[in-house]
Amino acid sequence: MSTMRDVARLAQVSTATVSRVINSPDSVRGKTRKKVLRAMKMCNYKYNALARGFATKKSNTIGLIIPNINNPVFAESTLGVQEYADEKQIKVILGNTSYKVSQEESLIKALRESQVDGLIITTTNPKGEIIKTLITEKIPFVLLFSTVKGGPVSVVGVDNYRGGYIATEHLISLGHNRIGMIAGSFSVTDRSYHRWHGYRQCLKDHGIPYNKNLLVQTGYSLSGGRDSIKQLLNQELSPSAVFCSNDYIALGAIKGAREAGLSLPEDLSIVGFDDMPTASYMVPALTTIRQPAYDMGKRACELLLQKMENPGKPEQHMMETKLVVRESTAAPQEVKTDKSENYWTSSDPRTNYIL
Amino acid sequence: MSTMRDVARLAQVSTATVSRVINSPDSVRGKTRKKVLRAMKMCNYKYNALARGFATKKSNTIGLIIPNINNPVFAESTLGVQEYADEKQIKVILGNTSYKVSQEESLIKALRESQVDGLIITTTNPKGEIIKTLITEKIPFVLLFSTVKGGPVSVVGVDNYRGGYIATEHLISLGHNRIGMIAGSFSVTDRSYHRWHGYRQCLKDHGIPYNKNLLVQTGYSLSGGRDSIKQLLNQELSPSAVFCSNDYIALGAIKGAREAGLSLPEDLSIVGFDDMPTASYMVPALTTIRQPAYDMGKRACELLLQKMENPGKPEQHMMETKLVVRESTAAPQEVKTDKSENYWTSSDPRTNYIL
DNA sequence: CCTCTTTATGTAAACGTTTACATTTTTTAG
DNA sequence: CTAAAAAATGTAAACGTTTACATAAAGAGG
Repeated sequence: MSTMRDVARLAQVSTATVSRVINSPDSVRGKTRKKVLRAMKMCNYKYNALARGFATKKSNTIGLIIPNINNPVFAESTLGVQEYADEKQIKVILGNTSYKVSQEESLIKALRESQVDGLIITTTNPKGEIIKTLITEKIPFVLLFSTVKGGPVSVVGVDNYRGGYIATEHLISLGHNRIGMIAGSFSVTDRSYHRWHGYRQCLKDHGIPYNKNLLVQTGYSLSGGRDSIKQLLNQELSPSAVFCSNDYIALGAIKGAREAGLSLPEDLSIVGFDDMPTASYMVPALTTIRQPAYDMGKRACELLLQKMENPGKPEQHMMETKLVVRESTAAPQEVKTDKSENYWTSSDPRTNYIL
Repeated sequence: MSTMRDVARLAQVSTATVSRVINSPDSVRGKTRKKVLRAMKMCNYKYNALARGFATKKSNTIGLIIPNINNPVFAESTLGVQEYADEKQIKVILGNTSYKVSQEESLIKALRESQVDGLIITTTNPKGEIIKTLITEKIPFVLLFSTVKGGPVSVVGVDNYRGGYIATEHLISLGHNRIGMIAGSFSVTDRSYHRWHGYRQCLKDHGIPYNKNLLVQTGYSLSGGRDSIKQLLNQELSPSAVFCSNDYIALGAIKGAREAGLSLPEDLSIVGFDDMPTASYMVPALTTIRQPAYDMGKRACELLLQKMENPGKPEQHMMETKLVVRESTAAPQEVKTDKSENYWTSSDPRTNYIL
């Protein structure tokens, strides 16, 4: 491999000039520029960005940390940051934590050693030491899908509380009053915790008593949703509607419900959260709370790059969340408006399925 | 930020010794090692992997190029390479081509400039110049999901021809004889081209005449599948079964078919290709040709690292493909063969659902 | 206690750029 | 045509490691 020195020698100029034709071509006379360009061709010169990074202390690389690339919503946000980064000639190193804090930690360490210029983190550990360290050491970073609203960190997120609230409200407006929730484990991430808060508050605001048996926490996986719905359905008073704290879980839940013999949305309404790309392709098409994952990724990247140039104040970008009604929700079969009637004594033949 | 020199000064040793306690601790006496370690703590030393990469000409980074991270099968394979790389302390830079050759080209260029130690490419351009260049310039790389079977390149793939064949054979064995195919555009990738070949040969081997109107090529997207199925269904003699060249397209096709008023699998059988993680969660659960995407990613990474150490001969790893029968395929309603019996007169209670 | 071997440490160049500063060349204008 | 200003180019140090080689220290055997 030839270096700048080789090119310089061949073109009979200094390495500085070669560097200049690469980085600021206008600052060198047309004649010499051509000479250099020709020499570069001749010795098949390949630019070494790593050496540049070393010299300038900028790697033009950022790290992107997500819990699980298999969750379509993270794939979508990843695409957002990627495409923006690409536009700006920034490379992105991807890391998967599998929702493990230790993994998140070691990834951040490795990425910092690699001298990434910044970090975009969909964290599993929002209050953790890790983040604090990043702050005190002044590493540019932004938290994606973050729940933190104030504070000294840059963030792009969504109001999860509100999302949970409007999801629940939708269900209530349809006439449901036994509304369950399948949440990703609160100990793993606090996104679903906030969504649960919204859910709970909405119930309260509508005079529906909260029943803790109607909440189940599970892993952020397809099978998590599938197992959990069965657990919910096995209760004596099973829910007529369930809010799942993400679409991926909802997909599992729908599968589980069908396996239990229910047909949706007649026997059970499901609302998800995310609006992943396939949500409208599901059967039934999923009613969900949309968060603009692609744009969020893009925004996060934009914010980060800007922050890298010019640290400035931390910025919080809270994106709009909105209810997308599709086919997975409907009015419950028997609306129990007045308290006199007992839901479970209903003679609906479908109750057979609930076992 | 403190450097090795700072540490060395503080510990009153040479930088070489500091380097040694990091890279081969056993080669330095316990006493000095401790001294150095203490000094590292004291000045909060952070290792600079970029400088190391510069000095050693190894970045400990590989590039992973895929067409579209949103396709779950690529996400899954990405996870495979990631986790293996992680184990070996290798960072992976991810690039999306959106199935554009030009993008693939520029990504490869950028990654090479960044001095990645190797490349894993799910290419959109299998015979292209790009690959040839990589060979002549001796860049370690492996092609993932590649169709090339022989030749001078390392590869992990699957026999796409055979996959297409067994998918079609399944449909034929069910009694179908008007079998369509929705293929990803042949000009974009040749994976679906090979699958189509298998499909076509299978038809031929079973005495079913090939009808070119039953093939539609489309984009590798959900909407591609959805639009294409409608096109197929609008024909005078529409197919009773369709082979989709991947699950992502199949998901779109199922949606389209439902929108056209069909119920699956009674009115139309669909078989996909990939077995993406959500395939068994779809409704109907997708019958498909499984390729072990995670393992393929892992294998590709393993192969690459090994190749990086020791170039050696190119290796071809062809993984097993297998038919996974689920719910999206069934016998056609009226069997077109001359056999006297008509399927749809069967008293199978399931037909109740077909409305 | 001395020599020989082994083990631990130090020295200094190298990796391929960038860049502040110095120097040369070109341009401008009188 | 010349001096001053402006533009182009050159010089050389710096970035933070690694590593071949040289040197010094420690251990072994007599």
